[in-house]
Amino acid sequence: MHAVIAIPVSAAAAPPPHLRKITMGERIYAAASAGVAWRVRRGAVRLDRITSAGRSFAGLALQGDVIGAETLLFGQYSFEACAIGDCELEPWLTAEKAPSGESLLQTLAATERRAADALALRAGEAFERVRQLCLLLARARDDGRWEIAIPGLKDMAAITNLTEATVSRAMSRLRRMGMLQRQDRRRALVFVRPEVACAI
Amino acid sequence: MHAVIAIPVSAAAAPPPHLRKITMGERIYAAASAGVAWRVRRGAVRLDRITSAGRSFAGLALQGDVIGAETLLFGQYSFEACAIGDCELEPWLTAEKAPSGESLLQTLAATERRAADALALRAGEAFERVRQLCLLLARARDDGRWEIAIPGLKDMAAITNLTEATVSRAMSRLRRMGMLQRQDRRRALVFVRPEVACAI
DNA sequence: CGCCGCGTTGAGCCACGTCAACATAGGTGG
DNA sequence: CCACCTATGTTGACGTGGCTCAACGCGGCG
Repeated sequence: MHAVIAIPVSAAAAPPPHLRKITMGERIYAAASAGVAWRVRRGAVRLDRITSAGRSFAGLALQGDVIGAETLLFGQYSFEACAIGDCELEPWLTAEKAPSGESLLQTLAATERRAADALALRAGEAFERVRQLCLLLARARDDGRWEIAIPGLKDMAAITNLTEATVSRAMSRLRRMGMLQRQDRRRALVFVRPEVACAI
Repeated sequence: MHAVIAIPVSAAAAPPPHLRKITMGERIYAAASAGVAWRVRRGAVRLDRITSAGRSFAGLALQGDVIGAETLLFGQYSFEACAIGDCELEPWLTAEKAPSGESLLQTLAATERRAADALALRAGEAFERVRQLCLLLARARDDGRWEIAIPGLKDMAAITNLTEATVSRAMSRLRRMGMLQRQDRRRALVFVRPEVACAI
């Protein structure tokens, strides 16, 4: 697992690997660890978000896709990557980390995080999905409270992969529990009580 | 709904808008139409993939996220975008479409497509989800048949948000139906009969 | 050999989908 | 202003698809 021989830091950081072959089931990199970005030449990779609650599926990468691009920005991986099939990986954009692409890199990282959020909204119990969606849509106001503009039930149902009836029931329960306080009916602003909402 | 006054095409196409305010429920752009990329300054946006079977949720964009970046590459939007809340949009990367960012743009577009694929794997009936996952993992071989390296049930269950038992039942059914032919047991190569698989 | 991880299959049950009835708001036309 | 219509949200009753739990077969490994 660990390096057998002690290598000077400069030497260890210098030689970027040029091709990696991974066997099915093997972990490619761990979340929050350092490394380079990779392009998947062959195989399939599963990305997972690691939280205190455990790991949850956060993305899929197939042939041609790039994984770990966020490391070029943050210096560490946001997700964990595991090979779902035998893989060949090649380093991606190691040297020519063009400063003109900074904005694009940020956008790429944000897109992947948002995709992971959306995936998470389709796992777990119905009530929890709707609750998480509300928290995702909430914004802090000037007075310190949070508010959300509730979308239509159709949209919430499509996002969470539930039915409108189930979403409506979950919203009613959130209101009964005091997490949501209706401000005005229909496409209205609704308050989120932080002390309740923050107990994620 | 329609333009009240007829505007010359050159005039209509010339001035890139500098800020767009969208009201909840309004469509921002249609799939396969032309336009610019946008950054969401405020609000929430729902992305949908438009297929012959209808529209299906394909992504979420919140404050700070970029939508429609693929139009810089392909000249048209891949998804449809609708405002889930009142939005403010500003054009993104219209002028300085740096050629050095070409690779990054392609990666960004691919990432969004893959995220939409992953989301689709968590909607619909269990059997169909597993079937679509198999098709996604399948690769064409030299002899014209398709093959897939089946991941573990744990992985397939995590991706589709089903249980191992349900995935196993779906895989058995695929085998009984002749779509999959087991090549060798356990982490094995399995053949996909194209004539069956292509009847998506 | 015993053990463990993985896949498979059955039985029962429950969370959610389905269907329906109704309430309310908004829009439109008179 | 009201009458009417439609879209949307709410809630109840009921059925079911998939989860839970469990047993079992199989292969790999110490």
